[in-house]
Amino acid sequence: MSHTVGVRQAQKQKTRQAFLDAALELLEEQSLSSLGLREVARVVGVAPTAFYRHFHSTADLGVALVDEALGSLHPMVGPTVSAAGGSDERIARAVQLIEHHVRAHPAHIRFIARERHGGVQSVRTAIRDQLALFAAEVRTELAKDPETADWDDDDLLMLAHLYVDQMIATASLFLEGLEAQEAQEAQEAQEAQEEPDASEAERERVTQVAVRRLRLISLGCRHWRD
Amino acid sequence: MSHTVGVRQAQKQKTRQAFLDAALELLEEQSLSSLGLREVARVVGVAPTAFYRHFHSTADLGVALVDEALGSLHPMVGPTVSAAGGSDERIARAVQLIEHHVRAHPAHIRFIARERHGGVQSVRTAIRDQLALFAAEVRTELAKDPETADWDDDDLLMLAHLYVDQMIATASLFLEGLEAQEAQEAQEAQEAQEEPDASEAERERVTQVAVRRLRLISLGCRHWRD
DNA sequence: TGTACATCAGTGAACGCGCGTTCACTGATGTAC
DNA sequence: TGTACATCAGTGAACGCGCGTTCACTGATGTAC
Repeated sequence: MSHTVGVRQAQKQKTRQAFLDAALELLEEQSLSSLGLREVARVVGVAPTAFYRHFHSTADLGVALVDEALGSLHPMVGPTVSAAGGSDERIARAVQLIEHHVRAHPAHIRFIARERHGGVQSVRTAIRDQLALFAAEVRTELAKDPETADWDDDDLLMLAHLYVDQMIATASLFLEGLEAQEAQEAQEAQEAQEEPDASEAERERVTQVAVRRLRLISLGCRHWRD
Repeated sequence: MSHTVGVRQAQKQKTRQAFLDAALELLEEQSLSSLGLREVARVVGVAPTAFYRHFHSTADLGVALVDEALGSLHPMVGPTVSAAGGSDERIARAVQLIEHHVRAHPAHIRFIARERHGGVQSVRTAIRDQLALFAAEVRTELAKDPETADWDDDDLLMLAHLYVDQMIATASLFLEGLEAQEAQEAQEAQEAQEEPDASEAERERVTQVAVRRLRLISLGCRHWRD
């Protein structure tokens, strides 16, 4: 048999993943356009030249990160848009799913939000194309929804893009809350636990804002054809 | 008299402005976190060390750019939100004002969109604070509007932030169109004028999308209190 | 108005440092027979 | 199974370069009398 081919390839994949992870870590406090291959290799713990065995450049690595970050989001589209139940429950569920995803993959969300308008052309293009794919999927879901089933294709796509934008904006708000929470916890040493639920309150505030934004949009949909 | 004090100060202001302009130019194809003070000084045409007479660091320069870019936008808030006429005319007028501003200050718009979620903490904070000020102004305008006059303060602020986000998203779309147009014009040498109105059609498409988004939100507002 | 001194925006040399990229290499893994 | 050769992920030295920052400086502008 020939499936023993794997040992070398598996190790290579592992190193490649280590580069992606290290880059994502470093990108928490800088942009892709200032990320150096030497610093990434340093975090991974390999020689700088090993980088070239996996990527042409940091821009190339950035495109790979786009696939990783947005690929994991595709399974979420269906459940989020077409969740069962009345509108308010659907909205609450969608916001909850977004919050959960941000907690699970904060660095991915930060990367997409940052590089969507960032300084590296090829990465901006990759993100734009992936988000257009998302919007197309959302449109397909909306076409099944009784509320919007009879809309123009143009109008459906407009609404789908609006939802995608809202998803990113909401995720970004949750991320800010998460960062504020971490910053607060970093000061736990000198201070007694001053306000243990401050970040919980912030989390709730973001949830409420996101829910009301979606409710407003949903209301607009209901009267679009009036 | 003592208003002759100006010659030295005026020259200093001029150089400072040259630094801001040069930075904005360089930031068209990179992020602030990779901007070097030496390259900015090179574009200005002064010694690298002159930089320190005006800014502590490139992050400091970035905060100054935030003030310049968003300061020029404040006068637009009133006319945009409270334009006279029915809802559809108001929306058309607002989108037109945004497009005009993007054409007049493309680099400012790009800078704000890019650094809003960019890699430099102090600049992100400066932008967030300025946008919160905008939202507060928009809320004040909305409170005067018969459509939304009886809303909760929380709901008004939520709507105001939604409008500010839409303003930036729309400006960003117009900017992409502008860049595509420039990229096309850069190829004019070898090609005959293939499609002279392609970018005009794109401009129209962006306008239509922005108008419909705002119309949907406006519809939602009208039925918010149902 | 003229002179003598103070201020300070911009200079230019010098520094140590980390960068991206090249190249010939090593040695474990894979393949052919 | 054993041997001889090929592949190729990761190495480490070397390179030239631009970076941020320091420092003592210059000379036009500002001020005091």
